[in-house]
Amino acid sequence: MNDNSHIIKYVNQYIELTKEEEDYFSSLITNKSIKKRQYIIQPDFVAKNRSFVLDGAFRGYLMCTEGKEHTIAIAIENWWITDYNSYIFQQPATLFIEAIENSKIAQLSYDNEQKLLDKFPKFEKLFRILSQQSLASTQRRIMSNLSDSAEIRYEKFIRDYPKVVNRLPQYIIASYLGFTTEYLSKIRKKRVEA
Amino acid sequence: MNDNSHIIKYVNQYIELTKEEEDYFSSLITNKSIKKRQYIIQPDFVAKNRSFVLDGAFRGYLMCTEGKEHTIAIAIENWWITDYNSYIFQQPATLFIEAIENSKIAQLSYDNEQKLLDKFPKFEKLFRILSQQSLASTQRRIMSNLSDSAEIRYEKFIRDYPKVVNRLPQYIIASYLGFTTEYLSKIRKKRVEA
DNA sequence: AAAAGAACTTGAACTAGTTCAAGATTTAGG
DNA sequence: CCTAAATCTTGAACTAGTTCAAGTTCTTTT
Repeated sequence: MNDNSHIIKYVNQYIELTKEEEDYFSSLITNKSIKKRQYIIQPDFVAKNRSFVLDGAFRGYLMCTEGKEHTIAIAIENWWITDYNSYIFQQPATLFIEAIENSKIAQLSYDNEQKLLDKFPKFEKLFRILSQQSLASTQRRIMSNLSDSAEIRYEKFIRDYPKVVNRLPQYIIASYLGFTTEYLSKIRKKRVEA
Repeated sequence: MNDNSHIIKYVNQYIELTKEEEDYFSSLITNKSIKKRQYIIQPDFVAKNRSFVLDGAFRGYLMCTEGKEHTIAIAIENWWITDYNSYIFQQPATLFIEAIENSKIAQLSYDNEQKLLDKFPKFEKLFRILSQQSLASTQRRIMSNLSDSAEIRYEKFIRDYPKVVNRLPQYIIASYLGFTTEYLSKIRKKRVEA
């Protein structure tokens, strides 16, 4: 049965909801189970949803012309994930968004989000805060990419996301940090030796 | 006299304001003239304001330990600029934000923003939309940084910001794109020859 | 219009990180 | 428990982009 108490509790950290608001929000949410390696968003299709991870892990990646994968976003429990360029402007996606583990998500569709915002403008605040926080962390990521060496970016990643490091295969971490899996292998070897 | 019609018109593109809302918003905005090379935000001080560029150009940059500058953000007319990590969480800044030209800005302080949002929650929507759009473009920037060569990043920059290219000194463009001014010089030479 | 300061260019030597290829290890599924 | 698939490792050759240093050009100020 779909009891949305987990995501409702999460939302209540940002805005206090009345019972009516909770119920309406709940009615707009769709719960899904996603198997490992399954995609929830693919290039050329419009990202219809933003997804809140209840359990499991996802990544968003770009497949470049030479066939290399570049991980743009990762998400574990209590993170949202989507192709924002696609979702916000309702244009075709460029990212693949793939489950890295068997996962459970709560999805909010673009149309339902509009309904929600129209009916209860209080939710504007939720999405304002969420996107401001994402913006701040994305800006920190750009800073690190521009000014830190591969080794330091990896150190910071371990420090900032200790829970994520051991759950993700290393080729995903490497492609998130902007270098190759071979190079990360060398960095790790060096760390162990030191 | 401070006539805020320009920024008010800008805001009205996103949310329709009543006269009362316009006046209140207007009362919370401070207009300033900033000379070229003057700073509006410096590391270790909390970013008290977000600034809307009425006229001129700014950049936000990081000074790394080896003394190199990394441009994180640029802004011309009708763009907002601040150190978001500092502003949103009201913690010490890490960026310098510097006027690249003699400029005019309209500033909204963090405290005034809270007042504004409390009194007229309609403004939640404005800041939600603005930060979502910034988030989308920041995500595009990360994609390009991870998957494109220096040359292609420069081509895309020219294509996406044609008005900016000729206004900024090339060392700023290079540091925004993540390479050296010497290398950009070589890229430009190659383009002219081709 | 001279002088000083910013910004840009050029080339040669260098290095952080890539590429490729082959083997070793771990994980998942039936 | 066995097999196939996925992931990780290692080393040698390579390259995109850096560094440094010196000279040139453009801008600003007086």
